[in-house]
Amino acid sequence: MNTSLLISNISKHISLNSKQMILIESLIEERSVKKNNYLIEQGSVCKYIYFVNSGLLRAYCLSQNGKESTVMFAIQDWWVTDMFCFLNSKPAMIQLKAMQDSEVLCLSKGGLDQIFEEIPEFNKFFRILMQNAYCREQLRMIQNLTLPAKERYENFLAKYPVISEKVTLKQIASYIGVTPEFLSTVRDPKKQAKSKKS
Amino acid sequence: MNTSLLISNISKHISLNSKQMILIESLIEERSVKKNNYLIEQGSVCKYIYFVNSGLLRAYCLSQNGKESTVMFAIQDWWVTDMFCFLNSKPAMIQLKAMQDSEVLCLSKGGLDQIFEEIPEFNKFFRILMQNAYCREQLRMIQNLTLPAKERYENFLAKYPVISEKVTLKQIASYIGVTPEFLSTVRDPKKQAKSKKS
DNA sequence: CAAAAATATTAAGCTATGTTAATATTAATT
DNA sequence: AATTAATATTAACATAGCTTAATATTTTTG
Repeated sequence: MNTSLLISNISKHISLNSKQMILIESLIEERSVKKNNYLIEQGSVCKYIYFVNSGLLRAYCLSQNGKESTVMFAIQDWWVTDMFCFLNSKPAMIQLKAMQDSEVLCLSKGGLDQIFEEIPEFNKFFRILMQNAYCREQLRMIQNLTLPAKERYENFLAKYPVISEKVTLKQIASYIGVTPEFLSTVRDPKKQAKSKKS
Repeated sequence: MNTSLLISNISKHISLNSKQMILIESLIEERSVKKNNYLIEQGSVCKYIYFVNSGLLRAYCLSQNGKESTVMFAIQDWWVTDMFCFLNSKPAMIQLKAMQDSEVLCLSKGGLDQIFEEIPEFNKFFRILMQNAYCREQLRMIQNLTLPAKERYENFLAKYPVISEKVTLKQIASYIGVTPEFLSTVRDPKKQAKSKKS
């Protein structure tokens, strides 16, 4: 099991001794997801939080009319789940789908609780993770309330350059909250130097 | 200094001994804000996180064109600040204004850091605070992306009944991201049984 | 490599929401 | 209580963004 990236991710904020690393590793499962397969499906209980070792995931909400709204993307070194439903063991509100073949590490709610109990400093790590997530989401909210679509798009490109070159325009549109047709008309054609490599 | 509400707020998630309580109290300042006065002003460094003992605060972002976007309201028992700027000691992106005469407890960044050091369990408390804030903001984001203004308004009334009866329609409009004129035309007139008491 | 599928572009017409401005109502101030 | 200021309502007109659909382009698949 490849936990080196995970350990270094955690070690950015707290220091772990080898016993603690071993505990964490014992509670984690490795999983591969093929492109277009799901890690979380709307309606089924959200049991895991995922750490991305490689690949690309997209979390999105599916409305009754079939419209998709992207909640977040996740690439290497990111944590992702339907946080509310994971923490409360509820049916997921989102789909989490692999956009490319991906490798993830899975941690269950019970596993996380056990880590909190046995490694109290992990609360600090998770606090920082949640602080960052909250601040990110709040900034996004402000921008959605104050900026027109074109600027939201440009901000997205500037903030997530790596993700931008891996996802489709349609998916960016659904993240910033407009239709792909509309985004296509407003974005500056000069900036379309996109040649996708997968 | 009235810290009873604060202590019970913290004690919902972690248990504090009296030494710890005294430490926290030593790092906190009490402050009264008169209606229409500011606790945070856009551009000046955001030094404190506030816990509301009484009253009503509103955090909002002011655009260059003078448009206001409400980031959050805060009533008794809530924590509020410009989280990103507070955590990073940056100039605030928001204004935090008292909508009624209010009593708050102020905790500086240095004070918070000291609490984290001396009461490691406080990381757990703050983790939970951040988890809740993140989940709330994410749900708001999803609703903004998927629901029309009228439903966003009704969800606001349902989710924040106490706040709803204390703030103006204009302020709710700026929270859900529409103009007050438009909200006025779309909301169901039956539901306007609002008789404000301050 | 060709065919099929997905994505992106373009355009016409439509709708939700914004703007401005005038009036009515409610709350704050003297 | 009267005056002033803020908020809410209403309406006419303007616009950002949506819908549908047709076409072009790129990517995926057999």
